[in-house]
Amino acid sequence: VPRLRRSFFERRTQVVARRLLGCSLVRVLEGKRLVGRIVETEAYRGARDPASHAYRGMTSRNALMFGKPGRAYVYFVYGFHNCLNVTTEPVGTPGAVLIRAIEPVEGEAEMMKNRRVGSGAHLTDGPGRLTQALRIDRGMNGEDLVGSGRLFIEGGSPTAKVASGPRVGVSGGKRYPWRFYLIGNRFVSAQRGTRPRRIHN
DNA sequence: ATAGCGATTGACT
DNA sequence: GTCAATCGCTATA
Repeated sequence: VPRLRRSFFERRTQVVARRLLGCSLVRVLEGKRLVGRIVETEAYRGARDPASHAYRGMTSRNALMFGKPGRAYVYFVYGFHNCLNVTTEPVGTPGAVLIRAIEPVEGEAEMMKNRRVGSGAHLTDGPGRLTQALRIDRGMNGEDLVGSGRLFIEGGSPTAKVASGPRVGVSGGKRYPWRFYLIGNRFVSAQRGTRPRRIHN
């Protein structure tokens, strides 16, 4: 399966978020492939999106969101967790897609070692959990997924039913239905009160 | 220089 | 269901 190219990411952020569902996130660690199917994403945009890191313009942290599409934007939250984003939109237009959950496809045993949990949904059903399972941290901030040998994304399996709804854990921008997930997939992060606002395909 | 708080998680009642 | 953990970014002074 071919890797996603720059043009895939150089589009409207919501489109990229939707189209990433079903694609394979690949992490190469010590020669081994750890692979997860992307089952939940969220789109974050620019000056019009109060939930976005880019809402108040460029800063040292969010500068990658304004740059080339198809790079990893990894940030650290709550003093504990790393979150993996993929940058989107043409250069100069801020945007990124947060990968919120994956379904293990390859290297599940390695993921369990990295997380020190057994197999089961909690292995990779949240943004902080999947980065731990794949050993992704701020050291990979800026990694170019189009050319990297250790982190990239491959094209998708057929898309199941998709829902979208409000993003999780944000205080502003609640009215935007920019969270996308595969309906019924057990690796989608469970969140109280989140109901699908739209059903696609 | 420093207060405030976050795109979360895991432990515990 | 509630809550503490813990660090660095951002804003304000």
